[in-house]
Amino acid sequence: MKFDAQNALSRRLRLIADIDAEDEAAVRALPVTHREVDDGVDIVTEGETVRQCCILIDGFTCRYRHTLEGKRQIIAFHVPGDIPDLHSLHINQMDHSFAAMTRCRIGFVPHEAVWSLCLKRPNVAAALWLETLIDGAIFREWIVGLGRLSGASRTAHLLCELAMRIRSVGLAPDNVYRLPLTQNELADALGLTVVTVNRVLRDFKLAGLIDRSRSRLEIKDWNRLAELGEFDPKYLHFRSPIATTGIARQ
Amino acid sequence: MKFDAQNALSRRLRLIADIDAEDEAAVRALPVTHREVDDGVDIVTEGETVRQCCILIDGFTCRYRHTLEGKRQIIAFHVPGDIPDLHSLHINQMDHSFAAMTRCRIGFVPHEAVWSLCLKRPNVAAALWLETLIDGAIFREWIVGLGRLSGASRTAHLLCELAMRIRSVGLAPDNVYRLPLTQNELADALGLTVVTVNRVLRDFKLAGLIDRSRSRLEIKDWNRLAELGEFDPKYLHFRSPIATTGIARQ
DNA sequence: CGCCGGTTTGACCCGCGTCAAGTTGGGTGG
DNA sequence: CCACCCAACTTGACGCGGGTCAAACCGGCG
Repeated sequence: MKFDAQNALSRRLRLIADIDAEDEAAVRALPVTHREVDDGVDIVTEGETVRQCCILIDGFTCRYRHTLEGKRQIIAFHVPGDIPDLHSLHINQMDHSFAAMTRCRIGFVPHEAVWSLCLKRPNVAAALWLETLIDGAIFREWIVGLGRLSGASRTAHLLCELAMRIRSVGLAPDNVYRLPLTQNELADALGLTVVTVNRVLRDFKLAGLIDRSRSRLEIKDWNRLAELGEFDPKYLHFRSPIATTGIARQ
Repeated sequence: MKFDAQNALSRRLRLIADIDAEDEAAVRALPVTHREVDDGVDIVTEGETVRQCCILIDGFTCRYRHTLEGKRQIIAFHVPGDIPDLHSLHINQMDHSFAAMTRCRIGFVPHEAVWSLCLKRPNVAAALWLETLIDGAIFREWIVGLGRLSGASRTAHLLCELAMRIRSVGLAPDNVYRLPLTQNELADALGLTVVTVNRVLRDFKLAGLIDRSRSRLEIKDWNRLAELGEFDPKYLHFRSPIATTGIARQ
């Protein structure tokens, strides 16, 4: 039952907003096409005009752009429950690409269906709008990091953010996460190079902050990592207090 | 007549969206309190809970945050017609501050009034949502710059962006703008230091790209500046083709 | 006239990029 | 079941873009 877009979506909306049973029923009535997408595939490409929104049900995706020199900057990561291109509802020409970083299960909902849902259920419209605003809040957080924090702090921040977001969708029983990102991908999100990311992660491991092997990440000292990354989860705007307290014990 | 929030707002909405006469009338009926704010004053402070939105009518403002070390990162600049804290409609605890960079004239609209306007006029709701999405698109653009472009490119990009946004609200008859930003403020937006910004601007002047004195900026070679900054105004999502072509001749 | 915020310039330094050369380990085919 | 491959990871040597520190300079304003 977790592997279905309507469920993922209504669960997400409950996480961030106040929606009632009728709203939820309307969400569950959305027409959705499900699709599996392979690791590394572009789901939407920069410049494309889209007529549907994606709901990420399972797997990890990112949004990115390339500079003229061919350097890649990852703009956002997405975990199950996210609606990575909800903004396309109003801006349907994509100004960046959107790709699967693992094998993913994705639900597609036509824009018109979302439109009419918004007209019928203002609460849902508000919740969806809020979802795009949280997206924006995360962008702001990244801007501050990229502009004013050291490579190590940015890395710490990102690890905390991802941990918290993964945790908020119930995918992390304890402080161990599945984080299927290569160091290259981390570097492209952090505005660093692989070499630097590698050294930062090595230092974190030596300092006893994390433990990482392949796609497994264990945060061994949440408090120190969060402090180093100046991480305060308020900007994620989860309503549940559980989701916004430290990882400590749950 | 330009100096009134209802006008500024309906004008902005027409710039980005399709609103009809009735929508516009509803916008003009919004209750607005006008206020003058001095240069340098914080209009909203991080952590504050707000119950109203601001419409910038005249002057320049920015949004910013400080790191724990006290470094400042400017997250966004705003020109007349912008609604800098529209996101507060759904996220009313501010995760950053919002300050006047010149003496400003600002209109305040209570959230409830915006809410009921959105319920009555779905087109206006869509336009306002779009406005917040464009805000987000600008954030993405800044992320790419901060992560992957050189200091000089970022600076060029920012100058182009501000020129285009100022121009879109009709405040620039030719290629000369009033840009009342200190080099310090530019540096805080660009993730650089004053020293570097100063050198970049000196080089731009020597290369014949710009001419700048005090709060006056002249872009002498739009094409080269835009190329250097990898600037493509698509992300600003203006509907008017005039606003999205190069500065060249209008 | 003198103050002061903003600008300009020089000298030096460091975080991170660049280049290059391994190493490791999961997946594949023989 | 082993040999090989290749993507991801790791480490070292070195250089550069931009930060830091410090000292003028400039011009508007009280």
